[in-house]
Amino acid sequence: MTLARVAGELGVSAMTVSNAYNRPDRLSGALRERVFETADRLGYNGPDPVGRSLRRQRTDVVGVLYSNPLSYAFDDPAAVSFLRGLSAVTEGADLGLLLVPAASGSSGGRDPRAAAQAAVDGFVVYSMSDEEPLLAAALGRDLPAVVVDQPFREGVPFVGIDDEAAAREAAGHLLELGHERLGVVSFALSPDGREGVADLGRQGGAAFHVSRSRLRGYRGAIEDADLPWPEVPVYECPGSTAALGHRAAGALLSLQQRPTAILASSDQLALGVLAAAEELGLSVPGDLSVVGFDDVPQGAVADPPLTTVRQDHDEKGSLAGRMLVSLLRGEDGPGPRRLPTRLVVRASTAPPPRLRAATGGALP
Amino acid sequence: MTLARVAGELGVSAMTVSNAYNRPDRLSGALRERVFETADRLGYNGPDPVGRSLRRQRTDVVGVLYSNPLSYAFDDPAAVSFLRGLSAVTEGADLGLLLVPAASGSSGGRDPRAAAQAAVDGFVVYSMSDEEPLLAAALGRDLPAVVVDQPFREGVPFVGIDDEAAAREAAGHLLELGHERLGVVSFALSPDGREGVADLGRQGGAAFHVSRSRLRGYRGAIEDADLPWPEVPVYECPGSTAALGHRAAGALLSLQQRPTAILASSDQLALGVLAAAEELGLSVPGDLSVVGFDDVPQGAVADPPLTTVRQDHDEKGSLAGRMLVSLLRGEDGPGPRRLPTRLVVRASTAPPPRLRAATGGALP
DNA sequence: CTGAAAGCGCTAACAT
DNA sequence: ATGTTAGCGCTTTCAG
Repeated sequence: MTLARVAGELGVSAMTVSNAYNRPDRLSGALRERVFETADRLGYNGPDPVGRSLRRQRTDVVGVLYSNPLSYAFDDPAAVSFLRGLSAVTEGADLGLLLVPAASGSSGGRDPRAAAQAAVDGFVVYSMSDEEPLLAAALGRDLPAVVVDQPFREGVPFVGIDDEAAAREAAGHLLELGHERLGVVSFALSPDGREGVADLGRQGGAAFHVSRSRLRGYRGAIEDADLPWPEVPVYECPGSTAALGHRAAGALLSLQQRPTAILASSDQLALGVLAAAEELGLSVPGDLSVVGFDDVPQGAVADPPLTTVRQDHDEKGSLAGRMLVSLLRGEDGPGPRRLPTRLVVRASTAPPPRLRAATGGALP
Repeated sequence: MTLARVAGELGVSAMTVSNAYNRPDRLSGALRERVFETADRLGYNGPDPVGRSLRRQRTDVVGVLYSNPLSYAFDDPAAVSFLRGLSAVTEGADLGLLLVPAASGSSGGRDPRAAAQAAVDGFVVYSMSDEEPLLAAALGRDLPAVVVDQPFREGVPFVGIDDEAAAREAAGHLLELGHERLGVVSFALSPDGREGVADLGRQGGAAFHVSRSRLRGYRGAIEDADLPWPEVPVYECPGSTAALGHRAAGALLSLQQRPTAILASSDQLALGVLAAAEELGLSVPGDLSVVGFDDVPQGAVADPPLTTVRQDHDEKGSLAGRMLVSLLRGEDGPGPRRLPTRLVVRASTAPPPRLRAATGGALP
């Protein structure tokens, strides 16, 4: 059933039917009623969205691009929180939110054709690596786009945090407590899915801006304390889940020189570290200190509650949404911005065992 | 930049360019290369998705309809889990997932026009009330649709659980422990946003199938135990959050006849009940037993761990996805189905105070 | 292997 | 207040 057939049935022009739906003011109320009545009778549901989009050159849909399979996003509390903030804004603006399917290819990256095939007015690019072909494909479409947690790209608005400074603060906290043997559990450095200890070369060549910056922050703080960065083991996880953090901690804690503290790139990973420590009979923070990143709710109620770097994912999503909406409307909106972070010290960090003994009980 | 202009530039027909993208086999490799090269040079990104959808009468997108503002879905662990299962299947089938924006109207329901305006090949209707105009609008479009957690509608495939039997089991557990004064914290009975104790009339007229069935299950078990259902206070919350559960418990626990056990329609609500009990200085399960519904991860690590009804939300989403995909492809797929549930007894339930005293210490 | 014709359903711009 | 014309960008069908 089409607009034209409803018009035919009624003996009016197609425009009149179209106007009944889109411009009530250009139509007598009576005729409008008759149009709807006829439409109802014929089972016409209003203008076809695709025809309308083609004609208006507008879909009223925002596309979300994610670096991993979509279902992973729903496993990550940080991503969920981001989507909540984003969806609140897009729904408020009456825009649909399209989760773009980009089945991962063999290279580990996601299928760049996905960007070309999405019927959207703009993109929110979330947590993607710098060289991902999908990112290039999306930006190449010359639609409004907002990039989240990425480095600045000429002309592309972005939202993020100062990852390097935040990481530096996290590491600084451990250093101040007196730790000298640190370990890092990082999420992916590149989309190739590799897991294991990453050498200096791989660290420097990291394609994920976020991972690279955090590593740089950890490194900066450690070198400022005159400790040798090359001796800090960096275990790379191809994702951000407790299971991967668990495995990483297993590897790090069985090293000859076992770290007394672990810096994790996310709370999910840190939660896995906590679980691994418990299994190994190590007490946290007695034998091992752990710092997370993100401040997701689960971290606050973990055992022990996690020291972490707080960032507001909800606000990140909301801000990205507001930026994109104003871009779509051609209005001025919020500009590129780095959101604040804050170190939240809870119970998963303490001085290293040696010092604690010295302070706690070993007086002359 | 359009397909036709690329064709013009190359001196071939539009069809040839179209085929380069869609039917590589109908084209010499050399020509195909030249087409892509020219496209690249002109900044053409491949066939426009909207034009293509209009012509093919297919969008390769599945729409998700939700009873509440979309952002609420991301607050509800059960919904998130459902979306994870669903998105894994749709992405596997190379379909986009469109979160349809249906800004809520004044009646509390959601805007039915949203369904008409979504450019999709089919719908997944999640957790919607029976009489929601949006539901009717969606089904009226005569697209393939799968309804989740809803009652059977002639010809519309559905996925759900046996809410009544599951609720009956939950209530039965409390009754077996010896509880005689129960209270219920239910989520919405109708989309009108009302909060407070619901009388029998409102209970019977509940527009949300899930709420109605669970109430019926609770009631059945209670009446089977020869206890008077009308004396069981049912507090209705217009959503499923810990904050609402907290408020509900506040009301229920300040009643003259304070319940010794509370049945909550979701773990989120139950978690709020736990918090309220703690604030009131009531020990759970010492002074108060609490049973949730859903078995979300937070329930298992709550203090005390929550007794609840387990259901597999992930599988629910996955099954709904598989049903819709096979419908879209015109293949046979899984049929309508009720997924299994199971009562998981943890530490939030115990015999009521009176009996515990009698059993515990007061022997002759 | 390549192309011509036709039309998917709609609405902007311009009449009347 | 209503109608006419044109064309958004693409691909199906059929012919070479």
